[in-house]
Amino acid sequence: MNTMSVPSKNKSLFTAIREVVSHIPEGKVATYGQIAKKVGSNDARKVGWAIYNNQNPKVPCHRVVKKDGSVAENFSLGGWQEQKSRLLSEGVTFSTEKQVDLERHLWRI
DNA sequence: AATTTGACAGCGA
DNA sequence: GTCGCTGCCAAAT
Repeated sequence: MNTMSVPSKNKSLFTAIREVVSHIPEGKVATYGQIAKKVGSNDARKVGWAIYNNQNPKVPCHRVVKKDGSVAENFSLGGWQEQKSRLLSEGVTFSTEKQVDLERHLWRI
């Protein structure tokens, strides 16, 4: 009966998104759309937006990529290169210079 | 209270 | 394959 699939409406999307993102295992990545659905919103923008307006160090935002696996070009902490560097450190492989290999590292919710 | 913003996603030309 | 607009919707100012 625990409708855990649906986050508590008590929490703001901030909290919901932060939780979901922080639940991404190392070496895995999730797409904005995926997280968006997880939090109950079909708006992928708010996913990045939430982190963008918070920059929580506890949130592995570098594990969040676009649906194509491409990293966010407007990544705040130094650019997509910074994100890529972190992902590589976790064992994530890249299909292209800016795209993560979703076939191998897409996180399954 | 109203307006602006926003690290996307989807479709069309 | 690239470029551009639209849609969604909550938070920040």
